[in-house]
Amino acid sequence: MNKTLPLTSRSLPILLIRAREAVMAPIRSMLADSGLTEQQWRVLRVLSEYGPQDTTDVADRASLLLPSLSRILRTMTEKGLITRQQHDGDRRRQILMITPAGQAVIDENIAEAAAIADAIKARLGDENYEALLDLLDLVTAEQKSQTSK
Amino acid sequence: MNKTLPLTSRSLPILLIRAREAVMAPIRSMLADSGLTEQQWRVLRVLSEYGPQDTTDVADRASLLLPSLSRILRTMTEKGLITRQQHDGDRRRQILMITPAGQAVIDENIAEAAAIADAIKARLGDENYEALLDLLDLVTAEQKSQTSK
DNA sequence: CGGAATTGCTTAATATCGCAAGTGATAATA
DNA sequence: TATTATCACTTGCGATATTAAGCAATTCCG
Repeated sequence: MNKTLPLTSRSLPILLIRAREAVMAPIRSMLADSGLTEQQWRVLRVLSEYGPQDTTDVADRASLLLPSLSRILRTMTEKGLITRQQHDGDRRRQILMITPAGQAVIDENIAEAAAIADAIKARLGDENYEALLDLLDLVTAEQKSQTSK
Repeated sequence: MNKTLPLTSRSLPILLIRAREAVMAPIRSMLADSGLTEQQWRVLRVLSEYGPQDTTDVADRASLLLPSLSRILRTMTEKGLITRQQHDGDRRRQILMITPAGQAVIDENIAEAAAIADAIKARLGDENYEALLDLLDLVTAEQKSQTSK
């Protein structure tokens, strides 16, 4: 009954922040050379991986809130990284697609990005790495099923 | 030699974001009732857990960058949640400490916060939960040792 | 001792986050 | 078919993130 919080050193939210920070540091420094933010990079990757899709799909896949994404897309459109089209049947919706310039940015960074990912994987060990991904999925999935009414 | 990126659905940075988002949602809604942001909550917890300490220590322990923390502290001082004192020997430094009002905010929320943490732990299972914390530590530690030259 | 780093923190600038509200368009339904 | 939801964004706002400067206090060293 006497509730106590876990020490901050064993707090899941804090450890998630730290891990993310650690993982992103080299990626951010890579992207800085291309003038990209990590969010813009995520949008490019999602568009490249899943092809043309609407804003809501991109938001889900890149884990961005629609209001944030809305502004990010404006910037990326100005930079010529993506294009937007009205959806045929539904004028509320717009279809996003990556431009050749956008794909070029991915191509420029893909080798280094893959190397960074491999390095982390190597440091953790393949088993640990996969286990971590699965556990993170589990956290998200469980939480989702609770939230989704 | 032909480098490819992992699918975004198996990308560590993206899964970290999603997990964090899932874990924080209920915590944020709890804190909103007390008029706190999650960062302010982290600062309070660190001050409560480690006692009076300087700004840099708080930044490290709460995983906040100094520029961000600088503003957060100003707000928290205005709210009466913390106090600041000049360090005795080093006038560049200031010592932060939690006020009774700040501690009261922690006390008000501690039960619910612990319950939220327990719920996540229960959903994952104790073993998975501990394994996840350990793996996250590993990510951070390994990355640190790489960065710390 | 005294100028050159370094340290501890703040300010500035730009971008994103998270919530709430607004807008136009489409779907649902009485 | 005239509402009444919903949906797909977009805008506004307050707060934080990240990088780069700036400043004052300390420490290093020649």
